[in-house]
This record gives sequence, structure tokens and C-alpha cells, in this order.
Amino acid sequence: MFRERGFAATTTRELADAVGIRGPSLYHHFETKDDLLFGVCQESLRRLAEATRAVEAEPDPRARLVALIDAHVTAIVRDRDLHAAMLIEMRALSGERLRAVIWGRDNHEALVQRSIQYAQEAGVLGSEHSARELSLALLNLLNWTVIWFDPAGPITAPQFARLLASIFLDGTAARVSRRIA
Amino acid sequence: MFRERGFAATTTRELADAVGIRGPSLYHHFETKDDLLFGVCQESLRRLAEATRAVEAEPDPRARLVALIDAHVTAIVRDRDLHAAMLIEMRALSGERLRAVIWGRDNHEALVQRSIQYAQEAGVLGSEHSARELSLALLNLLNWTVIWFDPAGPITAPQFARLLASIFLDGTAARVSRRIA
DNA sequence: GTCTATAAAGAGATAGAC
DNA sequence: GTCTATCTCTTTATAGAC
Repeated sequence: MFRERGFAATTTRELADAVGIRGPSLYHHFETKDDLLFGVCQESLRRLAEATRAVEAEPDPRARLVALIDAHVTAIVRDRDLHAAMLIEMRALSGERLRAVIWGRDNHEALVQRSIQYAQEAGVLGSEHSARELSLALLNLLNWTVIWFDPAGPITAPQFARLLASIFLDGTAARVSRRIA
Repeated sequence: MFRERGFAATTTRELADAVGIRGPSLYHHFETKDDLLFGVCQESLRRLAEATRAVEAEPDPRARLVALIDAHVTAIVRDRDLHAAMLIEMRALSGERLRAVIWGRDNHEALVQRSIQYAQEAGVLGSEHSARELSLALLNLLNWTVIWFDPAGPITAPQFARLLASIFLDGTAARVSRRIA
């Protein structure tokens, strides 16, 4: 519901209805509505961290990036409600809690940037652009998926992850022209 | 304010304050709060259409895509509040109005897909993936910019547009490894 | 075109019974 | 752990003076 309609537009009563209880009963499980969003964001970050925990153990720089892209896209698609809430509705938090979520998100983005730098140092990725810029571009490529991806649609998550990885790592979109050149 | 805090979380009084009038005075200019969002979405789509109106006059398929990517990114960054509201807060609309905005957005996405197909037919882009899939990937690459881009930051819009275009069209990220291969 | 005053509805949250 | 009843505050929006 946070993904479809937004956090502010979703009432506690609607949330309660969705789990088959009355509005006030929610407050036995959460102190405030903000608590609920904070919990969702934390769980999103926990799963994202868990899904990508192993990638830095992969020594091959290219395989590491492929694994990272696959883990990120697969996680985002599997729990898209959760991750959309974190990525988009995060802004509704404030103070300590907002900082905690931003810290977790930055942590994940740092993993992406490190993996890119690792690939650049190994010559797998070009160094015309900084790791920072390339990581912003890669996160663009990955994150917007959360807005539109439909698990019931024709594309599967691993398929789409492969497409994004081959565009970023191999320049797949441009393959034909590069062959001719 | 719609971009920073979301449509539902922004009150009409805050909007009025921001333009130096009292809450109820807003209603001289707009019938409802939804009207305001609808107007914002329409203006976003109008500017996006205007910015990309000329690209299909460009006969060179590669130059057409470069122009489209540049126009899209530049527009999104220049009026990021407007376009973020359209892309993210759209969901707050309903009925006829939601349909109208979706129609406009789909129209723009169709332009992206046509430009990709045109490039594929000319051999500038590979045909391993469908134009549909490639356009989803390209829109990913372009649209997430609206979430994080800071005009006061170190990167300029045309710079970032060039980066994204060279990743998508040339496989720039992978350039070194492809040279070696 | 903006104001003050206010209506009407809905929001998050609490109290206390069961 | 969930309920009903309800409090309190905020919200969108209207009425009508200036």
C-alpha cells in the first residue's frame, strides 16, 4: 500500500483492514505510524544487505558486478513493496530515523561504488569516468525498476537483471555497431 | 514541495504560504488540490513533449538517440520538481485525469521505443533484445535521475546526459575490456 | 484577488473493556 | 491481542466581507 498509494496517503485504518483487524489494534504492534515505515525501511535495508553480503567474496571483478546487479534487481523485484517504500517513502521519516535509513542506503551504494572501482582497477570497466559517476549511472539503471516492474508481467527478474548487466558491462545495446566499427 | 515531501504530505496551507498568501486564497486559482497536481503533471508532460518534439526530425539514428537522451535528462534536471511530481505523485490522481497523465507518459515512452527501434533497424543498436526491453532499460537509466540529482552538485545535466548516452550507445563503462577482447 | 471565520470530514492515537 | 468509543488535531474546502 505504501508503494501503490504512498505512505502519507495510506491511513492506519486501511493498513489494519488489510490484515483483518480494526484500526486501533495496530497500535498494539506499533507505537506510531512512523514506526511502521521505519520498520519497513529497516527490513528493506536488511534484506538488501543480506542479498549482497557475499558479493565481495567473489574475486573475479566482472562476476562480482554481475552478482551484485542480479542480487539487487532480484531483491527489488521479489520484495518490491518493501524496497519501493524504502527508496521513495523514506523522505517521510525525520531526525535520527531518517539518518539511520540514509546511512543504510549509503552503505549499499558504497558497495556498488567499490565493486565498480574494483572492476576499473582490474581493467574490466573503463576509467574515462569516475567510479562515483558510474555508480550513479548503475544505480539509475537498477533502481527505477522498483517503479514499474510487474512480477505478473512477461519479463522475469533474472532476465531483466541479465539485460541490465550486459548493457552496463558489455555495452550490449550497442553491440552491433561496435562489431562493425 | 511535491517532490521533496510528496503530494499527500503537502498541505494546501503550506503551498499557499510558499507563494505568500493564506490557505483559502489558493482556491481562487484552483478548484481542488487534485487540480493543482493535475496541472503540474500536464505541464510536466507538455515540457517533455516540447523538449523532445524535434528529435524525430533527426535522420541519423545515433544522433536521434543522443538528442533524445540529452533532451530528457536536461528537461528532468531543469524542472525536476515538476517532473518528479509527474513521475512519482501521478498515482494520487484517479479516473479521467489519471488516464490522461498515463496517456501522456506512454506517449513519451513510445517515442523512446520508436527511436530505439529506428536505431536497431539501422544497425546502430543490437537486436539481441527487443526494442521494448531496451526502452525499459533506457528509461530506467534516465528517470531515476529525478530522485537524486542536485543542480547545485558537481555534475551538470549535459555532462550526465553524455555519460548515460555513452553507456547506452557505446558501452562506455565496458570500453577497456572490450578493447582488450 | 486576498482575507477571516468556519464548516465538515478524516487523520493519528488513547482509554479501557473483554 | 482485538475490540468499541472517543479524543484531539489537522485537513480540504466554503462563505462572505473587503
